[in-house]
Amino acid sequence: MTEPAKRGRPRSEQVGGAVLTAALELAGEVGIAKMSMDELARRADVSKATIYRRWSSKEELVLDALRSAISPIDDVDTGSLRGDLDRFLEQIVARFEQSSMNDVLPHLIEAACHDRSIQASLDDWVRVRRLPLRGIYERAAQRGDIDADADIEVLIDATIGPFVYRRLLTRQPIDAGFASRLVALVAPAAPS
Amino acid sequence: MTEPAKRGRPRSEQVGGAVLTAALELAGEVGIAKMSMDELARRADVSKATIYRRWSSKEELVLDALRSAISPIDDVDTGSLRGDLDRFLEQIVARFEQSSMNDVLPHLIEAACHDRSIQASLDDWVRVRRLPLRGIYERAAQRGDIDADADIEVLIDATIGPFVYRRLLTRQPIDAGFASRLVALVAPAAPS
Amino acid sequence: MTEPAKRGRPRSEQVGGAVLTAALELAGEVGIAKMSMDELARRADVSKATIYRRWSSKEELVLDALRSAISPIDDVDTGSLRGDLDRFLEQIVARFEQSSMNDVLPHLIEAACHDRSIQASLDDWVRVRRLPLRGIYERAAQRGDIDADADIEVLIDATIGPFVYRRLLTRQPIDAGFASRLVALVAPAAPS
Amino acid sequence: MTEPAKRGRPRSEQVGGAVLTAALELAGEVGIAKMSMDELARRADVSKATIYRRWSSKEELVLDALRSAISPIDDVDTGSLRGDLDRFLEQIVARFEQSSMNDVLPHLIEAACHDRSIQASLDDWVRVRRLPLRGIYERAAQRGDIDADADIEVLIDATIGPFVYRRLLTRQPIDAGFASRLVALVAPAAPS
DNA sequence: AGTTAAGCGAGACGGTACGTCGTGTCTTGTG
DNA sequence: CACAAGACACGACGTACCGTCTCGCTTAACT
Repeated sequence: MTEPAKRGRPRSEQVGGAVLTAALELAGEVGIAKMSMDELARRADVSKATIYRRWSSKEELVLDALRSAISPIDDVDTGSLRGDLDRFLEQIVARFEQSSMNDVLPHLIEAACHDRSIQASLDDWVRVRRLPLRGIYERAAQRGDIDADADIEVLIDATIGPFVYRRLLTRQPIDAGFASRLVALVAPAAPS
Repeated sequence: MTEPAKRGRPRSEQVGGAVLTAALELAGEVGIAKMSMDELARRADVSKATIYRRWSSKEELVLDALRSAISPIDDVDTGSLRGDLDRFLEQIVARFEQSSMNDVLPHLIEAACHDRSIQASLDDWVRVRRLPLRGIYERAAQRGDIDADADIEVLIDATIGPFVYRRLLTRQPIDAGFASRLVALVAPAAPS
Repeated sequence: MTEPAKRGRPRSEQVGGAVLTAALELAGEVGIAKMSMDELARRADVSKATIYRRWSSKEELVLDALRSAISPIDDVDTGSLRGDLDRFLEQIVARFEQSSMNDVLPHLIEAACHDRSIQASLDDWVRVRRLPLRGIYERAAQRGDIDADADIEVLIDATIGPFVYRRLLTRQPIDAGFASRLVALVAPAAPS
Repeated sequence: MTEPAKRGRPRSEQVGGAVLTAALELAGEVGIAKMSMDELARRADVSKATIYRRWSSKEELVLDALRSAISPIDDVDTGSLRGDLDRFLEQIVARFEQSSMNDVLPHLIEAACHDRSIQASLDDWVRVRRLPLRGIYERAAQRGDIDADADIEVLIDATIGPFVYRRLLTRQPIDAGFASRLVALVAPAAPS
């Protein structure tokens, strides 16, 4: 057994969830910056000491709340670049439409500027979204749907970038219509 | 006379600039939220009272600092979409390379989530970058360089989005090479 | 059987002593107020729960620790006031020289100000020292070594008080020399 | 001028007094150990930061409150040991009867065990009481009221010790009667 | 030239939240 | 059952920051 032989009272299973839930709720109401740990503890019906026993700082906590909202994106080969992209972006749109994650992404980005571990977590989030897309474009290159010597990294940037841009800066709607118009740009060669 | 007959010692001209500069520098280093007014006063070699005499709150100050850092992008008709885009992106790259505003961007986005006036300032920043680009694509549409019924807003998103994405999330380099590869995607029909 | 039919694991006999010893040691080092129950448990190599199973509070425990440190003073009639006092003060000096109780005395006094049961324990300590001395002076009065109508309580105060004073406030040495010089004052009538 | 050229807003004169007063009041009610700095700040209508700006710790504060309560004891030569002692002890009794200082003496003693600066302050308190007494006994030795080679330090201990003992340990009344009975012991040779 | 109103640096102040620590209770697994 | 380990609720600690305030000094414009 590699188990470290659990001793002492085990950590309550309810605490984790209660705190993360309350954190998302409270952060949504007053903003992450103005979220008070005392108020958070009160809402989650938990003591501050218990919170700090599990998370070393407010940022760590928020980070964890966010991590819990990251769901992977699956990559299925539909046989065509167009189909693959449609499928992928459909999922991206769904992720952006559910608000839980997105309100905190800005904060996560901000925190990552000065905290290596948060930066690592953010990199995870980025990778989860880039990876399947790389697969899609590699298959497309093999098929001949796109130039064999196209810069796939730039293609990926051009595909995801506009979503991030809309979410963070223009706050324009991110929906199926936007996705399809974007696909028309990136994969213009509609099969006849 | 609209002047209210100024009396007493006039406000120092250096104070305003020193504070705004220090604010940008400090906000870039530690973030808007963690920027302390005491530290700011120390850096700008100014007293806190003097700061609050001019700006009613930290938010107001940050807002003003940001406004001062936004430099306009000029739009000159080069006669071709390709040329216009090259020219425009060259300036965008330059803006991203010079750190003043960009270091604060992550913090600005976060702050905008919960502060309307900062959001307005952020919108300004966005508008300054979108406006000339809209002109470029409208001219291109008139010329016939792009489809007349193309969705220009989406084109703009697809042009600027990748830069923002690289800056905030992937931290990959933003340079002339990236810009040119991106142009190849958005304006693929290079006129022979 | 008056025993309530003990079931389960019997209480370890070592625990009680270990805790009381550690309590005296720790209280002597950092004071009763700053003595932490966690640290105490660590020193005594005992769990906090075990401590609280036996003592209802920190105060109760300290109280008990103190009680265990009070050793009685025996009173033997040597036939003369001078002899009795010499004998008595010899023991007092010995008690003050051994550190166990004395390091805690300052803390005990402080705690007694606001805790009735600690006050009671302190009264015990005081009584143990006063009682034999009262016997000594009563015998001396019967013998005629001192005035028959002398105020014995004040005599006792005058005998013990200086020791306490040196211990707590002046930190001057408490030894046989001090004791003998004191006796010369209180029982000046050296038998010819 | 050796003055350090006062700059900035001067410290409020009311704060010091308000805090010290509230501290003595609160300490008297719940005890020094259980005196909460938050509550103290509330009572004195002062912010916690202001308190900690002036006193580095709770002990320093209490110490200062005590120091403010130490009033010197004047030593006037009445011409006889008996008269000098009566006069001196009258003042001692008065000091012990006014509660301000005495409720805190126990805590002061306790704190002095682990804090050099508090110990120094306690030494001051002790010196203020010993010094005039030493003068009294030296004059008495010169007059011949007491043995020329008597140990004056021990005499002082025997004079003050009983007061301290009563105050801290027996809690018996400290009044003129006690003082006079004590004088009868220490200065028994009443001049006819 | 003297007065006056405002700007300014310094720093004290009332609040509010922080992250830590200590007490006494509790909940596990092991003897 | 007792016990070790340690999580937990509660509450105080001492610190940091914000926005306000009060000083003494400086700087022009107005008398």
